[in-house]
Amino acid sequence: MLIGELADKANISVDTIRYYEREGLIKPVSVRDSGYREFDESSADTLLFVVRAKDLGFSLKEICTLLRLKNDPDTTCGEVKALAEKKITDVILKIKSLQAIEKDLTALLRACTDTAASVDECPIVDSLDKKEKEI
Amino acid sequence: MLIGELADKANISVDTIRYYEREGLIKPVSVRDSGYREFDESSADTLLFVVRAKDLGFSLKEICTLLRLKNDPDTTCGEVKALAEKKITDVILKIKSLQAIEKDLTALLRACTDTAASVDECPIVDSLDKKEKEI
DNA sequence: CTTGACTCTGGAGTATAGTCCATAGTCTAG
DNA sequence: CTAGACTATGGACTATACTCCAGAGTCAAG
Repeated sequence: MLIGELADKANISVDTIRYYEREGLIKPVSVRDSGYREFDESSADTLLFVVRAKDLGFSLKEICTLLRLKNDPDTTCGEVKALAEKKITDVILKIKSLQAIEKDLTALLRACTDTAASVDECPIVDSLDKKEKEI
Repeated sequence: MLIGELADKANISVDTIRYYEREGLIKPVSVRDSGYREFDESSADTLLFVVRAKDLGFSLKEICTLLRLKNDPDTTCGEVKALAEKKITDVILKIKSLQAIEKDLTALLRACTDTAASVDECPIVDSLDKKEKEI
C-alpha cells in the first residue's frame, strides 16, 4: 500500500509518517523508482506500536530504542523492563511535582475569599511577591 | 544595578533576563545612552515573582498576564483567582493522565516476571504489539 | 492522452523556554 | 591610558513532535 492508505489505516498524517521515517521509527518495505514508498500490514502494526508507546509516555527517541530491541533477537525481556522502569520513575516524579503545584495552588485559592478585593490584597499575588516561600 | 548583578541576585543568566525583557516580563528602570540597562530592587522582586509563578506551573505568557494584572490598580482579586483556577484544572488533568500511564506501566512491569526471556515473550512488547488494548 | 488525485523532496514554520555566539562598544581600576 | 571585565545587538541553535508548503513528478481511470 502507498503512504496515503497507511496514513488512513493508522489514523495519522502522511507528513507524520514521513517524519517518523526520518526519525528512524519506520521503513518502507520497498521504494519504487519513482520514489513512491510501499508499505504493508507490518508497517501499520509498527505505527500502532508507536502510537501506543507514545500513549504510555515514551518519547520518539525511546520508542526508537524499543523498536530496535524488539527487532533484535538477542534482546532479553529484562532490557525492555529496564526502560519501562526508568519511564515509570520519570512519570512518578512528574506526578509528585504536579501534586506539589496543585497543593500550593489550592492553598492559594482557599486563601482568596474576597474576589472583589483589589489585587493589592490578593493572597495569590501576595504569595508570589513574598521573599520567603511560606504559603 | 546592571544586568550582571541582577542576574546574580535572581540566580538566572543575563541571557534569560534579556529574553524575559523581549517577552515583556521585565523592563529596565532606565537605559543609558550606551544601551546599558539599569535595574533596581523591584526588578529583582519581579524576577522572583516570575520564578515562583514558573514553579507553580504558569507559562511565561500566563506570568505576563499575572504581572499585568498585578500592576493594574483596577484588577480585582477575582481575576487573578480565575487564572489560578484554570491552572489548577490543567494541573489536575495532567496528573490524571500521568496516573493512567503509571497504572498501565505498573501492570506491564508486574506481568514481566522472567527478565532473561527473549523479547518475543516480553509482555511489555507484547502489549504494545496487540491490536486490542487490553492490558 | 489528459485530468485529477496522489506522492516526492527540501525546507520553513509552530510552540516553549531558553542558550550561545561573534562582533562591537563601554566602563572602571590601576 | 590601557587592560580586562562587562554589556549590547542580532541572529543562530537546542529539544520535541510535528505541520505546512511549493514545485515537480507519478499514476490510474476514462
